[in-house]
This record gives sequence, structure tokens and C-alpha cells, in this order.
Amino acid sequence: MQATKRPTFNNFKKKVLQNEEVRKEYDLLKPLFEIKKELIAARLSKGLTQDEIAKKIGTSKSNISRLESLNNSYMPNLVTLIKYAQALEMKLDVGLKTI
Amino acid sequence: MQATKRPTFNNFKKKVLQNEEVRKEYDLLKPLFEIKKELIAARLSKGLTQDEIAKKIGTSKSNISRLESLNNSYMPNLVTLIKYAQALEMKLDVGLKTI
DNA sequence: ACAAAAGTTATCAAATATGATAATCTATCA
DNA sequence: TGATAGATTATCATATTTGATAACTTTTGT
Repeated sequence: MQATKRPTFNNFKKKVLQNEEVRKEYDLLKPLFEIKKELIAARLSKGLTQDEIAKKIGTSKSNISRLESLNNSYMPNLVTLIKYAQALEMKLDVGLKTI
Repeated sequence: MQATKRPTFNNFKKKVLQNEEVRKEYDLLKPLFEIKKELIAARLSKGLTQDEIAKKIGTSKSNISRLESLNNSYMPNLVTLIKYAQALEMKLDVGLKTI
């Protein structure tokens, strides 16, 4: 038989997400953080710097840093993401999925 | 042997898209129109009205109409699309794809 | 340890999307 | 043909993102 465990982070998360408002916020933010992480990963895998991306899309590296940052949760415009994708010579895929 | 054809729409499109500026605009706009069409199709397939979506996400039907409209090309914010998806009880999928 | 490159953070003005409202249009159907 | 539901368009104030800039921190390489 399994020993009783003390609370894990996942248990905590699960419990907190039962709160309606928290869950709504979470559902809004999750896709944002996912795409940010994907942008960063793709950029690094191509060996590009924030400054290089910035120049390709005509802005400054600080703005790219802000876009990638996981420490803010402002919601970027679609066109910003599309341009970033283009700078990576990739395309942005946006669609609906069943839950 | 194949008979000579007069210009088709596709030929016209191909030619126009060789123009650098036109292509950049096109690449920006294409994903926008694709997602709009997908939203509309999904809404209709669920038998929902614009007004019903609007109420679920706390706005008015006119704003939903504007969002769905193919006659404007303003770029919605990510949060708007995510909310719309949630109103459909679906989720928005955003990611990078290789060209 | 130093220098250079890469990334972060804060701020502010400008640009753009959003919400709200009202007027209009367009089916559909009794 | 009149009524009603659904959709569209326009406008304006508000909210939010974006670009630009500067100062700062962190990482990397020698």
C-alpha cells in the first residue's frame, strides 16, 4: 500500500483551480505562456538573439524581451506573433481545438 | 498538347504575390482570415448566434460581428480569440509551424 | 577580472483594439 | 406584409499593446 504523502505542488494547483475565477484566469493565461515558451525555444534552436529578431521585424530588442517574458501577462496582438514567426522563417498556426 | 489559357485568378494571384510588399501584407492577413472563418464555421456548427457568444463572453453582438467580419483587417488580441473559443467550449491552439 | 554581447526592466507617447450604443439591413415566417 | 431574430456598420470613449529610449543586469569569452 501507498504511504500517505504530504501536499504536492500538483495537489495545490488542482485545488486552487477549483475556484471558478482562478480557473478562468488560468485558462486565459495558459495559451499565452505556452506560445511564449515555444517562441523562445524556436528562437534559441535557430541560434538567434532577441536583437536579431527585433531587427528583422523592425523593433527593438527590449520589446522582444517583453514579448517573451514570462513575468508579465499582457496579451500580444496576433500581428505581433505572426511577425515573430516570420522572423523565424516559420508560420503561426492558429486554430480551434476540441477540449 | 495543352491549349493556351487566358489568365486565371490563380495566375493573377501568383503574379501579384511576387511583389515583396504585397506578399508581406498577404502573409500577415492570411492567418487572420483563416481563423475568422474557422470561428464562424464552429459557431454555426454549434447552432449559436453572435448574440449568444457575445453574452457568454460579456460583450455585445456588434463586437462579435466586427470580430468575425472579413471586411476589416484589424488584428484581434489573443485574449479575444481565447474567450471566443471558450464560449464555443473549445480551446484556442496557437503554435509555430515550419513553412 | 575585464570587456562585449545578450537580455531585462521601466517609462512614456503613439497606435490600435475593445466595449457600448444606436441605426440599419436582411432574412425568416406567421 | 408585418414582426421578429440575427447580423452589420459606424462612432466614440476607454483600455491595452506597441515602439522607442535609456539604464541596468546577466552571461559569455578571453
